[in-house]
Amino acid sequence: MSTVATSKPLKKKPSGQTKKAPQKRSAKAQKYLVIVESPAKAKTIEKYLGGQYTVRASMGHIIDLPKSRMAIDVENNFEPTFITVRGRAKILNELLSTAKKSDAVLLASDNDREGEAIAWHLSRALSAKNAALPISRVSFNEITPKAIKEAVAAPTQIDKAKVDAQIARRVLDRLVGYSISPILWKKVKGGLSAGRVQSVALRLICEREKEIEAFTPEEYWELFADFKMEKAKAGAKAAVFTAQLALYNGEKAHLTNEAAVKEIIARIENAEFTVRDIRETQKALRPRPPFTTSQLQQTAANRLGFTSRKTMQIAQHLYEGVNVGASRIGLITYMRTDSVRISEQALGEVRDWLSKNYPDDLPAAAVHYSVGKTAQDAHEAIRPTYIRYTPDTIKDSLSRDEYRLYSIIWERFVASQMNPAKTLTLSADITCPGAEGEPVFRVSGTRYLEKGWTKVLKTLASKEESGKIFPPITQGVMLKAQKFEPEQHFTQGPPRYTDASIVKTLEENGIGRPSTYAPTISVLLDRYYVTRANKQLVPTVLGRLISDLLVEKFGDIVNADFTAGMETRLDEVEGKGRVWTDMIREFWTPFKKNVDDVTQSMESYKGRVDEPTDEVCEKCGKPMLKKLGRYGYFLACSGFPECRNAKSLPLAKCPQCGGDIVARKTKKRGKEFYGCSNYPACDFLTHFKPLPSQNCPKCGWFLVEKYDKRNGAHKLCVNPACDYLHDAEGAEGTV
DNA sequence: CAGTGAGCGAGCTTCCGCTTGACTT
Repeated sequence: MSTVATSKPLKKKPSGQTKKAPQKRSAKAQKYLVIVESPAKAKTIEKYLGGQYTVRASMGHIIDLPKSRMAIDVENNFEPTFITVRGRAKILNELLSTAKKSDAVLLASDNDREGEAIAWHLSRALSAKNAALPISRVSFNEITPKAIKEAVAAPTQIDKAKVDAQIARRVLDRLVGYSISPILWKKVKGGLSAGRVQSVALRLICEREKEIEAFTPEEYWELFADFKMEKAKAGAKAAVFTAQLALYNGEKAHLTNEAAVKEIIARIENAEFTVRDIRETQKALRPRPPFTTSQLQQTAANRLGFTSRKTMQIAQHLYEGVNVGASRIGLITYMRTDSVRISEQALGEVRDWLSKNYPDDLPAAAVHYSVGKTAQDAHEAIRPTYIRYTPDTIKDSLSRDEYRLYSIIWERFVASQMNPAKTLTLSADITCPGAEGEPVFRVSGTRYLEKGWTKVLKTLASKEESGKIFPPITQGVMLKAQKFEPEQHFTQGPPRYTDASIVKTLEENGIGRPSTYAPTISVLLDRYYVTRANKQLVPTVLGRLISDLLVEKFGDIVNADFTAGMETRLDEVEGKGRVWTDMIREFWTPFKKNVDDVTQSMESYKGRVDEPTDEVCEKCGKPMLKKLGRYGYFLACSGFPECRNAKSLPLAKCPQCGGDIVARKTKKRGKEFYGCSNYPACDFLTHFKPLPSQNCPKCGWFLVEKYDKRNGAHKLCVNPACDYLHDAEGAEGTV
């Protein structure tokens, strides 16, 4: 494998001119090298442009700041040192040698800030080798033959102001990250990190945890009543339905204890009820816009239980191409985008498809969704590339997860171009005229008048949308309460963040980009700042320490407003002639002083994240500490370094030999499992995570936590031969 | 789907944002 995009032998050589030397300009067609970012894109564009054009991919940034040092000369007007990124020299050299064989180069990296910088770096590298080579910039926001041909016909120059804005962004992030992280190494622990994006994400998660801890649940009750119509119409079945107490004493019912509920029941137990008024409301439900990256990750997390990382991996696969029958087809457009824009060509195709399949639900004109104000809009929304590949027609070519992800992308896009749905909601008040406090019960039902866009939903169809049925009652009908059903509840604290909600919050605050949402979550997990439990992001002791510390010392940076301020200044650099180094200096001067002050004055937190345990060292009798090492948490003797005893955290007792059950990772995929510490003498093993000190009342083996979509998190006996909580009962044993 | 298995600590790390493969057991 030596070339970037020509490794497939299938590709046909365009006939004629490719081998000829570029000497004779006049008669011969010019040969162009077009450079884009993604290899999949390169393939498509080469197909659209034909033989004069060779299209290659840069695979993102190939020139950047070195990883190993700051590389910004703060004394010398913040001069950055750019190098060829480690491992990317091969790509650059191939681009250089292809350029040599071309008459001109068209830089077609993405039409956004980062893309402009990629073009600029490439242009400098290419000119350094061949100053005479004509280089220009082309940009397009959608990969359609028309858009590509138009772009290539109208080349422009690199926008240096835009490049400056990117350099400012890059330098700022480097200064922040590489100044604060070393403070953490010095004062807390090696290998830690801080940054403009990750530290805000961590702060959000930690502050939410504090809210949860500060929350005191309050008791409240709901009262339901089963009503029966006293006189059903002749022949009709007497309908029984349930309504909920809505008003009491003329106000929204607010019952805080059982006594209050019983009091009401006593007053109305044998009373006559009547249907007072029935209200009708019609609502139009608009379809949602097609997916952006953030929306895709949120929906895939909520509907399919995917992590952001998993969503992106699968989406990448769908984008790069899947074997459908004999050919390889890129099934979706590019998956990293902040825009809901759709190419006219795709709108035409989907409207054509709808006119054949759902002619009644096709609006008179295509629907255009408004693109977010902060969106850089370099790519279209995420949509299927070919509407005719409905999820069902290609199901056999996809894995289960690919099929499900493709389904939600296809459904969301097609629905977005259909008519609104219309619903009718009926709501009735049921009163008890004589009773003290005049309790009012309410029942409602919703049904579709027109199903509109909901017709194409299968994977995305929601239960609520199927509607609740309104009972066959009319105004003035007399009712009898058959049964009262009070329900006790407690108010819930705010929920922990999940992949879906943290990505949503980051995006709403303009923090991070489509390409970084998933990696940001991963970095918090990698640093052991956060763990994932039942899809929730839970901060660790270490994470909370770091967050508190950063908020205290660098509160003006670990803050959503910091990024917002940065963006306005970058806009000034890009559009109002502001000099990027001035912007950076304004930030750096006070920041650097603070960094020095904190480095000077801050106390050390070393060892403070080691948690005491009840375990006793079997070698020297001292207590053991829970420490964080390179491979995660472990137990170490508090007598270190005199006593060097260390072992894995015991999670349970081995039911086979009485040894410790410890977490292990598979060599191949790093997947966690739980085995006996006496391996290989004892080969006990399970995939389910042991619950802390909980044993099965039936067989004495330990209990584990299992997560599945239907039941959520629930406990289970680890013994496969034991039936404790293995059936339906288990679903109720919420962990 | 099947089958899964080490050593760790005071070790030199880290940022954000573009983009895809991957030294070998």
